[in-house]
Amino acid sequence: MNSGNLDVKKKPRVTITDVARAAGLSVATVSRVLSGYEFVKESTRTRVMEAVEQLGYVASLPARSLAGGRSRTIGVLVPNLDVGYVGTVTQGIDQALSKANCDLVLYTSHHQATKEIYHVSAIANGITEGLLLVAPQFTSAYLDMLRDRGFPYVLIDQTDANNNSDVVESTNYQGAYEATRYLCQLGHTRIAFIVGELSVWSAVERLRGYKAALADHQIPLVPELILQGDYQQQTGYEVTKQVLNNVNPPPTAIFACNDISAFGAMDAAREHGLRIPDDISIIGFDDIPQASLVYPKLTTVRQPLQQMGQVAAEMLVERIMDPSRLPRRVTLATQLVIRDSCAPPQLQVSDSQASFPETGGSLAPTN
Amino acid sequence: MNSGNLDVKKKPRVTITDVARAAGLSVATVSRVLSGYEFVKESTRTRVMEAVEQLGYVASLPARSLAGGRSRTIGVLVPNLDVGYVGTVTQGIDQALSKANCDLVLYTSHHQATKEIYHVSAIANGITEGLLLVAPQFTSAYLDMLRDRGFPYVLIDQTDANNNSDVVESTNYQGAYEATRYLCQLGHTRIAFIVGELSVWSAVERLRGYKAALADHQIPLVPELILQGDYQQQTGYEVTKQVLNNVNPPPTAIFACNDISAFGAMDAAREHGLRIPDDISIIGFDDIPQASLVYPKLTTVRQPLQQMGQVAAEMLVERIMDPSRLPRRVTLATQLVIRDSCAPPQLQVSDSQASFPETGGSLAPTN
DNA sequence: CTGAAAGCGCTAACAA
DNA sequence: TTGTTAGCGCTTTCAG
Repeated sequence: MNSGNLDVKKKPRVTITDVARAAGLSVATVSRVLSGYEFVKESTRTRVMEAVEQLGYVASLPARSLAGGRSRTIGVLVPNLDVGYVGTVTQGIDQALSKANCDLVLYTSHHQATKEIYHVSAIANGITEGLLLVAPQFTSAYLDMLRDRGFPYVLIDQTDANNNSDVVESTNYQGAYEATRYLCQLGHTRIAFIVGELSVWSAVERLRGYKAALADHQIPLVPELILQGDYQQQTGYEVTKQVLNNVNPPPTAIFACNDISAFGAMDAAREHGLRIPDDISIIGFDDIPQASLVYPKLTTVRQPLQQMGQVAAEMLVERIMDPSRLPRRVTLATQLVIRDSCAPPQLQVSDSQASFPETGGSLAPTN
Repeated sequence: MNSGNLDVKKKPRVTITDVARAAGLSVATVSRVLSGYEFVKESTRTRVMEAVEQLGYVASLPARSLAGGRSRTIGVLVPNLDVGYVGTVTQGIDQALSKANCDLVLYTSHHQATKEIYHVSAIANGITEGLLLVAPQFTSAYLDMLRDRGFPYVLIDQTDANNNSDVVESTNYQGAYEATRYLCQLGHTRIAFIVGELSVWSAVERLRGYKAALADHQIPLVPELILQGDYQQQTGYEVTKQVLNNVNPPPTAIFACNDISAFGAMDAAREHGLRIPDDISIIGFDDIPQASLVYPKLTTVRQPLQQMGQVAAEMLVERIMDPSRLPRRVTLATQLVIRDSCAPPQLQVSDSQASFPETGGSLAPTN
């Protein structure tokens, strides 16, 4: 009623004092029942709840938080809001958090050091009870501060150099190794790798896995085939374009550090007139929802993204409850998901020093 | 230093009082320079900033908020965290908000009335200065409350029955009309429609557009071809399966209320042995990023999702700055995006009572 | 089991 | 231009 009201007068907020008055009790008692304190007479509890109900009282979070109560809100710092990796991890977080009856404040760093650092301290000084850091890049700037303050946090997809934080990660080295091995077993010898930002631990690990697999298959490491990406589709596109145009012989397979980069590589390959997987194989990492949607469906290394979010959120809640527990590191398994974007290479030879001579002319691609 | 510290002692927080003391000023003055108050001596300002810097002071949000200051945080209530529609809208919001130097608290209702209503009141009592409601379903339960409290909010993709709220939407009727017309023009006469939850205004509008286009093409409305969906892929799959199995003659085209449902329909059609678009045409609504990724690429009605988020966030910020401004309604244009999932229907006749005789007849598709 | 009262850290009058 | 002070709404000792 009176909904067409354009007045700017606000109704005054209902406070705990109002409830106390209505129930004929003190604010302290009301506060007790509201925070689930055990030793309150049942009849009192009822009286309070009725007043709350009747007045439509909802506690003020800032006030509660300032006074030292629980806010049931946790902060999540993500590099961006892309609809793949981050979205899926966040879904897992959301799920676990709502089970724990907590809300979620989302902050985006947009890959900028200043923003990331600023947000972390802002979060630690906000209503938030804890912090989930998703693939953060500049941890060294604030991890000590968080620990000194006793502020609970969990790292997702990133390590603490001091090994003194809760972290959730997946078997990055292993996953990258298997992906590369798969390509090798298919017969590829010129395998490009789009590497992620090396400030992210997982990127380093994946690079390591790639190198190890090549070594184990006696395939020499070619520096020109290591492409610097940044997890973005556009960059994946550009570096692929570049390698296809400038490196000879070109790679017959590309292993991208994440699916998004792989999509960029697919675009570039196609634009270069290459068929996937006939002319070039492409493999990704993450298995974001889009991976099985693209054409051809992307072969990739699955990271249990959602589960990572869930586990991290659970760990955080546990740490909030018991700040003295020792830091844990949970490593979840990756898994190679074979779909349609990889195939054995076409016969082809490099122009000079070809280590695999090829009867019938050096450079003619077998079409 | 001292990073291996496992003690639970927390360093005490640096407060505005510490800064005041360090700078040899009063807290009021410090507060003034921190909130950008104009009339402060330059030298004073400098002194404060140095102290802040030196002590690493960061304001406490709860305290500031409680005392009536700005929190620069706005709440966003979304139905879920799916990686399509919501993600894209949220990206737009995030972008506009970070321009306005605001943070974002995300709440998910998971389509549950209780959660939605609860969250709204929680948000209105939290650190948040305003609220963005993305496709909310149970507005009648709290819109009046928000207005009475003078709490700023903007509706995205939903209307206020009382026409007394800021809202951002797109031309749903028009978009649905064009999609349906496109199908009609292709020669389809049995066009199924997967309708969304009718508690969402846009769903009603789209249904209206669908009906109008059919009527304008003298195609009778067949109730069995109106399928009740809920924006989820699974449901889209199920209702499509159902209609394909049980309705005779089956539809030759399906218009889904959103892309996600369309994906479900594609799955079902394929499982039914139908080729897309040869045997059945499918069209979606939204144009989420995945739409151009699936195979075949989905023809759909584009909603400027990101822009909707942006505009809404901007409107909200404006309203926060000037609570007395009159409510506005911004309607952005949709656009039919033709890709690969639609084609003229195959020749086919219904087994009995076929209302459309075939030979040399009127409705034979132009192929 | 319940009440009184002291802050939590900050902003915003009101003085000076 | 700056300082003093009274709360904001809640939790939490400390007494009953």
